[in-house]
Amino acid sequence: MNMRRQPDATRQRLLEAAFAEMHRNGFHASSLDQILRATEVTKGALYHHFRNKQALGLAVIEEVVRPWVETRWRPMLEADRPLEAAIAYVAEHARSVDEDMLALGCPFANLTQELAGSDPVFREPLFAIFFEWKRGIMAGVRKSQEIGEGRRDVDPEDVAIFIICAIEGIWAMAKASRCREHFEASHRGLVHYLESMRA
Amino acid sequence: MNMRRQPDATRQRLLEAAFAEMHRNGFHASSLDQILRATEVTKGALYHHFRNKQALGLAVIEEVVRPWVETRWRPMLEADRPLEAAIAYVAEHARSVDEDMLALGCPFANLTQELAGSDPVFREPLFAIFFEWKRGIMAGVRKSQEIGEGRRDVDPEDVAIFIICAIEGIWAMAKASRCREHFEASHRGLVHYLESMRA
DNA sequence: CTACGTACATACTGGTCGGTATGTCACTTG
DNA sequence: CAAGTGACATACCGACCAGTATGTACGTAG
Repeated sequence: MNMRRQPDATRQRLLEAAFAEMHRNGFHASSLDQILRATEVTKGALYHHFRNKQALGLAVIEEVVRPWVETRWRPMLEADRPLEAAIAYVAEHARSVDEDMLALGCPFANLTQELAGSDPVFREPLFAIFFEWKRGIMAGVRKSQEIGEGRRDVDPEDVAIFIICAIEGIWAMAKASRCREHFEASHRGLVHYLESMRA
Repeated sequence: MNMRRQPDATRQRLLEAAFAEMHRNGFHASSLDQILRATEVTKGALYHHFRNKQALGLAVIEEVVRPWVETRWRPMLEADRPLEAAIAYVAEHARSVDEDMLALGCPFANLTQELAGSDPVFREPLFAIFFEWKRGIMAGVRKSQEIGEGRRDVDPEDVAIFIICAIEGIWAMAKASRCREHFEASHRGLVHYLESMRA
């Protein structure tokens, strides 16, 4: 019955289970007891690795959500033609998201919605994720403008912010409609917008 | 100390206080006791008017959130030139929202995010609000196409869904950045998109 | 004037949750 | 090999919360 002592592995298991719980139920509705049941870790172990529930939540945001978001936009930034890459990615994305994900929504959007509005402690790291994302897209927009792919009469920051809002809004509305056709329709709308960014 | 017996007024006060609480904290984090404290109504009265917390939440959605959403898009549908009206409205909207609202976010988006994903009982009325809204915008798009104001090579449904997603995403991201400049930038992005819909 | 249903008011319950106090055992270090 | 510390394990606590049981007073129909 006694797990070998593997502090890093234990911590990682807690992080992943907490992420799954928070993705499904949000932060406040996530129960530490449920996370402990899922991981077969005890409360003593949890409170050894994390000061309290908030610290666990922050660690999930920093160490799980942040990389998760970054892996989504990083490839586009590194593409030769960022705009075309983005258009292709969005078109593909509508189809590649599975039913579970469609029901659960974007982890970043969920946590932002729940926590960023009221709790400054959570807002800071969530804003950091947003800010990095924005910076990434802005760099992509500028690059596409420089290579003559994208039109030059738009402000890269406005475009970047709007794209992020659109993506997060698409995720959010998918929860209400829970309907693939709506999800794909909203992606077509975004593709349409991106195409209007061509030079 | 004894309030006159005004069942309709009592019910209405509960609805409004519950809406405020749910707007601030979400549904699950809203405490009935807190709502009772705010309204100076007792628990017996609350449970006289509403079967349980869920019924109160549903009533708030049906009787407060739904009209709130509808009053936002209805005027544009009835305008002579819906597209121009929408552009003007969005441009104005970025400035007219006050700090509190910016921090709290859109009530409809908040509740959708929290409840629609997991609870079918809540998803249905929330989806209904989304669906009516979509229908309204679609009618506006069609009208603008018919009068030669809007371009005809776009699917009204795709456009309507995308606009809603963009608006809800703008609200959601405002929580993370809590910064007027970002909020206005995202509105500029939406205006830009709407302008690309001109014939 | 009475009877009864609506509209409340008060006190309480069972359950869950985050957090803590305390104990134990493995493993390193001197 | 003894002492100390990191890594857990168990039992428990107080707070809070949705919901209920029970009681009461107003208002109106008959």
